[in-house]
Amino acid sequence: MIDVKLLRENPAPFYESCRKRGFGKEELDRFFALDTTWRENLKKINDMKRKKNEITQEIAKTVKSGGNPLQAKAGVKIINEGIDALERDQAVVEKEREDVLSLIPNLIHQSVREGKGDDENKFIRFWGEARVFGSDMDEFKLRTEGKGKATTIAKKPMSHVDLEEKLGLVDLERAGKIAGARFFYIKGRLLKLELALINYTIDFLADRAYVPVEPPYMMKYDSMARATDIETFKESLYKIDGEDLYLIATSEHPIAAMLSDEILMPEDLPIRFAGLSPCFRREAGAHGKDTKGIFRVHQFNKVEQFVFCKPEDAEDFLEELIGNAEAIIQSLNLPYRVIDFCSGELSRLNARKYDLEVWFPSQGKFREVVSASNNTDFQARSLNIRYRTPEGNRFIATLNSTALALQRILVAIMENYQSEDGNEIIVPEALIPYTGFSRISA
RNA sequence: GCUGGGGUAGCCUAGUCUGGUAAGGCGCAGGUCUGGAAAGCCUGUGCUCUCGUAGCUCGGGAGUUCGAAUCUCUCCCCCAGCGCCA
Repeated sequence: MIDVKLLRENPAPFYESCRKRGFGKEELDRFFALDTTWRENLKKINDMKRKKNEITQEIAKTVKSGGNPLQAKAGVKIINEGIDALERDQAVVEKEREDVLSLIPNLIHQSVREGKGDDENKFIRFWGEARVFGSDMDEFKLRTEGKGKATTIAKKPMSHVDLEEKLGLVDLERAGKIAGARFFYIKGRLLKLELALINYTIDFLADRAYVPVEPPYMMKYDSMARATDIETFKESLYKIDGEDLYLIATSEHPIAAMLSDEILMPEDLPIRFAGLSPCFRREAGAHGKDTKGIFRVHQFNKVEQFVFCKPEDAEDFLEELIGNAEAIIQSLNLPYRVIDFCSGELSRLNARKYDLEVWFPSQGKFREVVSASNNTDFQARSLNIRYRTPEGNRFIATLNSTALALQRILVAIMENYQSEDGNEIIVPEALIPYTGFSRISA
């Protein structure tokens, strides 16, 4: 939620921010109209309540001194009727006002480039050495602005779908039989590799003061709505039948909501978490995209970084988060690029967002494996998470970033680490202490 | 799931039976004092706004009443015991 007081005092930046996002100014105009009505009604209601409180006090005195306040009681009843009527109006106005308010996106960070589509995202840097098939070289150069390092390969590696089938590591067909499309069984050493990745990443973050946490996998509507963007929420979540519970789409949400309605001590900040959980997503808008394999699925595991900090430290922590994610991907020796999202591509909560995209040689593309967001105090305001300062309680800032999206990284490893003949997968060196083996073959 | 006990401000606690508009302590901030500090003393310390002799606030919501922390209903959560259980 945005800061209503700030919006009233200084609307220009909000109009500017909405314009850059491609978000209509009508919503802002509508908010101001509703807000004015709402405040006028509030004043009327408060005035009537004050009158009522005064009379009620007098009744108390009259009763104490043995009198009979019949007339005063009748007066209060009339005022109550007036209050009821106004409050009924106000409830309608208030609901509409809040609905509009919830649609207004966060103020974007001033460094964010103005743009519409993903072509306008800002390329930041490339790391590693990619294996690029000849005809994919143009795409590679375009996406790295000529700064990417690559070796040309004569033959594309097998797609992860073919490879995992050949090596018996994933059973998609039977998962389809019992659960439908976009589900999987992961088997054998591929599961061991996943567990190794989890342990490796949790250790990595724990060493950097991130507290490992496994959150609830389900949340109540209210907490979910406060932790996320209500619009995305409807499309992407699974609901438990007959219960007020939704399966989480990322551990970001239960971790963010963990401190809701709390007031933190400044000396406790920053608070860092490394969350581990499965993520459940309906992928409703993704028909036809990545239909095979385990790249885009309804259920996947993820290690997530989450930070609660003072608003003035938020940008530094965004760098810390993307830095951690890069260090992890670098230690796996996967070539990647980092992009800084343009204004039109940010979610409603984001002030700023980086993505980290790994090169997938069989797809001939960079694909997202990490998303690091600075939500400033927007998410914390909806969740009512504050910290104490001598000048009063202030909303904190929240940031989140993927540390490791397990299924996608398994795909990235399968594509970047398969032997030339496609008969085995080499285990990245950093993981061998965790797997206890160095190769996966049929 | 059952029975009982609970949920009051950043924290701790009184008030609930018997309805009259949240008392006190700790912590924190400011003041006083001091060479400086501690202690003591004074003031402030839930939220909102149009800053008032204002409105709201006792886990959430609804109800009864002129008036609800207090009575009624309902939901959520915590603790203890019992039951069930990987």
